[in-house]
Amino acid sequence: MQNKIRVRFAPSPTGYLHVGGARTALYNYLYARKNHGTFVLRIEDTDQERSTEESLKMQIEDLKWLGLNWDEGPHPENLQDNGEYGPYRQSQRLSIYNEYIEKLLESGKAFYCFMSDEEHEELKNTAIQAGKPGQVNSPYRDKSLAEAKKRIASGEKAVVRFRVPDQEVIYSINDLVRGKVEFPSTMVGDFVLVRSDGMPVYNFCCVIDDALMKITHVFRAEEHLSNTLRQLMIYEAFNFEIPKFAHASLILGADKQKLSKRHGATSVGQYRELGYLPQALNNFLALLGWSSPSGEEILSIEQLTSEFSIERLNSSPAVFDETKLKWVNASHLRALNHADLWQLIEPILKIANINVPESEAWRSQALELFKSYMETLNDSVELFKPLDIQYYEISEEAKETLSWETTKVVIEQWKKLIVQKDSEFLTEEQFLNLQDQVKNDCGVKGKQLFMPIRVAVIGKPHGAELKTLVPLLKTTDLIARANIVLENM
RNA sequence: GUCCCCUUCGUCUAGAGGCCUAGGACAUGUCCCUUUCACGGACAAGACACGGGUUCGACUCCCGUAGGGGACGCCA
Repeated sequence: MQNKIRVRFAPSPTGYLHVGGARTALYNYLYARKNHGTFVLRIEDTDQERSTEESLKMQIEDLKWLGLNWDEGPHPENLQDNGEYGPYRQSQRLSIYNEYIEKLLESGKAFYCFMSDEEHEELKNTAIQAGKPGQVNSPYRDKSLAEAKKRIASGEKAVVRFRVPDQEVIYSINDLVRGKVEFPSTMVGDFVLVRSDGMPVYNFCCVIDDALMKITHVFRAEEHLSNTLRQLMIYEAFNFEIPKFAHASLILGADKQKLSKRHGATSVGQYRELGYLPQALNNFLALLGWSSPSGEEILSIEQLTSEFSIERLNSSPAVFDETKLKWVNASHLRALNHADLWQLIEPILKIANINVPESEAWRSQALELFKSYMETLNDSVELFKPLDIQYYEISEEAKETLSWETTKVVIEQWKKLIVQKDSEFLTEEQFLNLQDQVKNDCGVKGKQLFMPIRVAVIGKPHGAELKTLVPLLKTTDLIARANIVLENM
């Protein structure tokens, strides 16, 4: 049997979870599930300055919300390590890294470097001015290890750098998305492995961890493509088996620049707050760089899982189009059953302080009516608001309707006929009859008839069908609303 | 500047040398449904960046050019 497929998502807890990160996590998740592999969550928190516990928690919450459950990594509830290859937080793997650094130092593949930032800068500039690539090799690359250790023992600060090959060597990978990609070793200079404070950097930790955690496939974004060279050098230095790489295209803003905060909402949390469904966000993100063989665009996570394949990953960058996201979201929203949909909407209405009847039948009827108007969960606020009498108001667009000659009689008659009813709610049939009666009594039909009634019901001349809408409102409410309109005429 | 990646309708994409008069989806427009609006349905408009090869034949392969993006950190 082949080695079991193991993939990982390795976010850095330096902020919220980005939609780009979410897509990377999704691809990893889908590939693992599709192939019955293991999905590992690893926390890359070697940048102690910027990493925060709060970001970690936020990102974990976002991943949970998206349903991208991991098999190994920090436990989703208590964040304790869960799995055989821990610790899963790089900040807790220092002793492991030190062991490997020591090997590199001993074998001369890495060295202590005492160069100052200024010296480094100067070497870089002279190289560029000479028309050479701006990569520099350290003047300390051939100094003796014993001597360096002596200097450090006496209190001097040093970084550890990797000693890149003296001659140009071509490193190459067979990227699962891009095919063969070659990197000349001269693309990089002697790069830092360990900071002067003793904490190793991303490129090093990433390789050690992927190797030790037996990662077989690395799905990540294209911005990491050029990091791959440094990583290949480290893999080679330890004779580690190299995983398969799949560099997905970047997600861009409308201006074709890499998606960033100035493009608006870019975090998973923001979309959640905007009223998007996790299944919709997953669906939309999957389609940014991947397509279903069936050509279908609205797909559940189960469909995504069964249809996912690397071959259908696209190598060119994709613009994040919020309009399409809305459509995907609306489609998923409409596919929800009323009980589930209500559960999602209820807290939103509560926060907006909108009160509606408790009855399940009432709710189901209201959702049936409003579902086709909703693109996001938050749209429910504007939809349900008019049903709560305390928010009833006459809109600007109702002005024209109210200016018609016949409007007043229509509304007066409408009110009069409701007053005669003694039931709490009107049935659809009762409403239809009542509307007919208004038509006959006033001799008014068409727009002149139902627009005034609609204004008397929801304050606007446009909106959902009256015969479904009216039975959702108490007759006492209907009368109160009619009174408000009449007072305002 | 150097290196790497990318280039099909406005946007997401299909396309593995003849199935391409380039297909679908979002958005747009028109019409139908509807006593309004939304949903739904129909139709329309809309793209192979450019130039050279290779080939009987190129959206597909190769080379250039242009444009875009990424990397060149003691960030990831």
